[in-house]
Amino acid sequence: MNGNVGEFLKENGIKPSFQRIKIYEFLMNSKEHPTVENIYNALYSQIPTLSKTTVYNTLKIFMEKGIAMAINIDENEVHYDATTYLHGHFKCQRCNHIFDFSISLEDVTDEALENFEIIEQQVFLYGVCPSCKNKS
Amino acid sequence: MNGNVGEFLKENGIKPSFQRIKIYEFLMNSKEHPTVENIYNALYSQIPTLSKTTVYNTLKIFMEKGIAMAINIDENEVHYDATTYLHGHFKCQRCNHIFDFSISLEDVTDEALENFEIIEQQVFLYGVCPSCKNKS
DNA sequence: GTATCTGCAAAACATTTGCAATTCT
DNA sequence: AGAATTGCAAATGTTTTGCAGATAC
Repeated sequence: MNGNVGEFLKENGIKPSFQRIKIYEFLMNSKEHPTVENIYNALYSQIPTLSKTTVYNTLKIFMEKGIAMAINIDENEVHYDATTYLHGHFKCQRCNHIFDFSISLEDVTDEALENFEIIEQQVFLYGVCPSCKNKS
Repeated sequence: MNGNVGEFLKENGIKPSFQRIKIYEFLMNSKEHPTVENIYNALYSQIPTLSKTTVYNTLKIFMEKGIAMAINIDENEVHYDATTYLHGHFKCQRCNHIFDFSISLEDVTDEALENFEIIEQQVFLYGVCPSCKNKS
């Protein structure tokens, strides 16, 4: 999906409006797991009429269609991610950066869960990242 | 810690007020991972003057002293747990029940994290529990 | 021309804060 | 009395909702 975001949205049943394309492009290219606030601030200069309501609405649609996911790693705000395949998130409690790491489904399931139908999984780790450890 | 909750709070550096004892007892005995609302509603009949502010304050102290933890599995409200050793949480998307399951630290860490200092970990699974699966 | 999409303003809701009253020792 | 605790009322901050205007097909 490196070419046309509009096409990608269509393929996923989403009408590719200007706002939706811009929001998806930003989310896709961001490695920062942006919040609604982050997305709004980043796009405001390009789209001066943008409202946060539209950002909220759009992210909701993306999630319903399975092309984005919410990351509830933060107490206050929800972060969003265009990468929907299984991976873990590490949040540094000093610099607040969120790092991705890989993980497999077998890692997080237990035999006690064999009769449970698992639809989604989230693995969050909290601590201090290497860069912040070196500073102390 | 089956005997005296007041003693347990003292051992953890918390002055055992009536409200604090009642809140900890409720949290400890609950397997439902209650929210602030749940705790408040459950104790209101016993402690008619109780305020939610006190519940918030008390849970904050419990977390600071390491005898309770927040579970951010829900989009809306924070759930609390008196069990602070590592375990995962499964949330049924139909009945909203939260189930515990066991997990080990090696399960959730990746070699890419070897230079990260891990202080806390949360593993959340979402899906359908066996009881709800049978009903469908 | 009708559906959908957008965005403002207000509402909703969980949580936090300021401060005065209460309690405990 | 003095220090900590409690709880009301108001503030805060994120997210949702209602609805009117704009846009797209």
